[in-house]
Amino acid sequence: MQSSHLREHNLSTVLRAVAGAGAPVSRAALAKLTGLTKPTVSKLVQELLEAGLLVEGQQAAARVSGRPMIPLTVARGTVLGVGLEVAADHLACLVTDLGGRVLHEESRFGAFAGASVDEVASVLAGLLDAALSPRRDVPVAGICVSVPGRLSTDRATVLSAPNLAWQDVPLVARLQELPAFRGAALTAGNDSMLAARTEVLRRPGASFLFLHGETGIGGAVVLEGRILRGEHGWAGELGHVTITPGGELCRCGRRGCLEAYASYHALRGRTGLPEDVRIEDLVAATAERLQSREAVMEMIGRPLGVVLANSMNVLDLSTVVLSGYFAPIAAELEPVLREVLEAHALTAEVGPVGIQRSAADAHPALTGAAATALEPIYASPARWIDRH
Amino acid sequence: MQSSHLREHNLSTVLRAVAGAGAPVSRAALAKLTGLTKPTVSKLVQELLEAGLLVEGQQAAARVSGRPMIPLTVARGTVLGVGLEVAADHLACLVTDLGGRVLHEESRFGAFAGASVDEVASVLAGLLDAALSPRRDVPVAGICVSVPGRLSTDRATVLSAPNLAWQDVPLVARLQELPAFRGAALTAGNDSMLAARTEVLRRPGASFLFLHGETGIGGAVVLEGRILRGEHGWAGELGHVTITPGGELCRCGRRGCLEAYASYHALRGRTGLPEDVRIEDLVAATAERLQSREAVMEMIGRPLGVVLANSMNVLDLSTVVLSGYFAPIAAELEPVLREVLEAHALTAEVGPVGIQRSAADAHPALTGAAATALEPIYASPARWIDRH
DNA sequence: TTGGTTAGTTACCGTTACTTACTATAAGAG
DNA sequence: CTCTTATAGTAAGTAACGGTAACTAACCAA
Repeated sequence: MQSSHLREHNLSTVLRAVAGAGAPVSRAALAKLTGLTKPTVSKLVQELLEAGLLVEGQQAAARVSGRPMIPLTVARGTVLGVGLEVAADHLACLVTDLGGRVLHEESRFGAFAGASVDEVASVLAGLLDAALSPRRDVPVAGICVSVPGRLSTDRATVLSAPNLAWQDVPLVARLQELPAFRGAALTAGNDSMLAARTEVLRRPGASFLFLHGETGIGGAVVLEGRILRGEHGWAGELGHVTITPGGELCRCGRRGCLEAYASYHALRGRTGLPEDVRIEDLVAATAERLQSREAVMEMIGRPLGVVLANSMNVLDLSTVVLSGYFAPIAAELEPVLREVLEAHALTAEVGPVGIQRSAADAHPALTGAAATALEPIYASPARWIDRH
Repeated sequence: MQSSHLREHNLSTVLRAVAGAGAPVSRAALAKLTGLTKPTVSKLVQELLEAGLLVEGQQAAARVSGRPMIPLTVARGTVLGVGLEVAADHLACLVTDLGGRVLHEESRFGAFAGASVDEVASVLAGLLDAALSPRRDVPVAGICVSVPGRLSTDRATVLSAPNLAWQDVPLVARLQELPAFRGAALTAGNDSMLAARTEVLRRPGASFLFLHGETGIGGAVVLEGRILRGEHGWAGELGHVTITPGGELCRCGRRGCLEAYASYHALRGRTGLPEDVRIEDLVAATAERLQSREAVMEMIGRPLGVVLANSMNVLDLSTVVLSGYFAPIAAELEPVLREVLEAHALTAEVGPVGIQRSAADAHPALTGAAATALEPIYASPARWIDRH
């Protein structure tokens, strides 16, 4: 490792510390947070200020004795991160600045299940143009597209996205052909993993199992604030964990997957309700069929609990976060989940299992996508500075 | 990060590169391996030579034209790593040098299931004394004790070790009271995780799921050569993944654990054979009962395969390594495992699932323990040098 | 002997962060 | 109003680190 890497590392540390602090911080506070010395922090901050990644605020009155601090914040509107989202019922675009503040958000609703890549790509290009045209002079760090399906290892091709009826679709290549995307750093990402990233923004450094309901069932494994990718980038695919070998046929072609039992998709299939029924109504309808809400929670919660407990045992985690359509029914689901987890999770031996609801966010995957687009700046600020 | 950390990091990189090379290497080769420049490598090597962590060999004849290299190897016999092993039927001690070469190995066989900590501790102290007394002048990097059970997060207390009938045993504290252990850097470790570490020595940087049979069933999760610890250090506990909710009672008190179906312990319980029967004989006896060897493999392989497939899906791994008593029957088990894995593992979509047998090692946990004891030197050579 | 090739060293340089000491600006005590 | 104390931030000099360029060392082949 070279000395220049040291600088890169420390710039990154300082930038992340400012972003993660929540409130404006002083150079002195950063020194304490990062373990670096005051003069070093001053120099690093200077560099980040000149690059426009940080800004100094007005010197506020000191609450305690001593010289008042010069508050530092992540820059507003000097760099943009763009998140795009592809879902069966909508496409969306979100533009944020480095601090995650929303500058622009637009959704286009419609039936995109079965739509061709080109249709989707052209709508996304339109959304992107509308978002960026009033901001032509502001550099874009990157663009990340959330996709409800499994991606190739290079994150360029959608291998399968059952909700969209997509298979082996070269999404990134198609987008890059369009003028709107020309020259941009473009990646795609799995919606569950991107939603997990949004959750990480709310719980920096935490470890948890993330369960995300979005028609099917997805998830993510978060270890100390880092989302596990795995060999192909498919880690956390909880929906295709086997519940019953040789059991019900799943959309993926396998048998006995969790998704075939405990997903919105599976419930809807049994009730025959329309495709866009709200999860609350779906649960209510199922409850009517089973003659009690508890029975619904049992039906969903038992298999879900076993999968969660088993995954938690393998990973040695003690917290699970429920997101997507599991969030609204999290409170009702909790008793069943807790019973199963207490019975099967090793972590129950040393303390209560954490069953938490995802921090509210209308479009977690979209937010996560924008954050992912900005990640290169946080990871290596010096490289970004050199190129601008 | 401070500049001294840079030196520490690079020293560590060079030391690991020499150790991992397998054969003696030149400074020039190290420069290529590590990405550092020749002068830098020379300086770092100089430091490691002076500390006695590396040694220069005889300048061998060059096989190609040019100046012959000065071969560098990890030092023999200047630093020691001690591994201890506690098992139901034996206690053992292994002393290696920094390169992992065995300098001393001794086992004491006996029935230690149900033995008190003090009994075990005093035998271990005897083994340790016998191992180290002829080497009083050589510094010991550390001592690591392998335990067949679950440890507390600080790795000092054995929370439960069913084979030993231990529960909440403060092993490390007890050992440290004995003069033999005075002043040594002492830790304990789970046997499966330590066995996995031995496997990592053979497959540097690999990712795999490690399944370890040792009376019960243990395991480990290895991600790019690093063993996942998890929140409490219990990651990879495959034996207590639930196969059948409400199923057979497991030794751990839960119901339906994999261990209750597919372990040596479970098989032995059904056949009524003595406690120390060889796995081969146990399988043969069970085969007689079921009237075919295939039936035995089905019985063990089905639940095992489902757990492996599910774990691999959550972690997105594509290789599983069979160790312990699963190693001798790996070839026979493979067809069943492969069938289940092909049916349920996502990774099967992009390539064959790797089912491998652990690289042969009589006492993998013991070897791993000694390697773990040496780890601090590899991780921060400068700190070691400063203190010696 | 000479040129080619690879290994390793030397001397010097630029970068990085640290140390020490300083200035700046406030609150509170007397 | 002044002095003390506390906190924020800066300036100048230093030490440590790795890189660069050019060198020497040791071998082979012709």
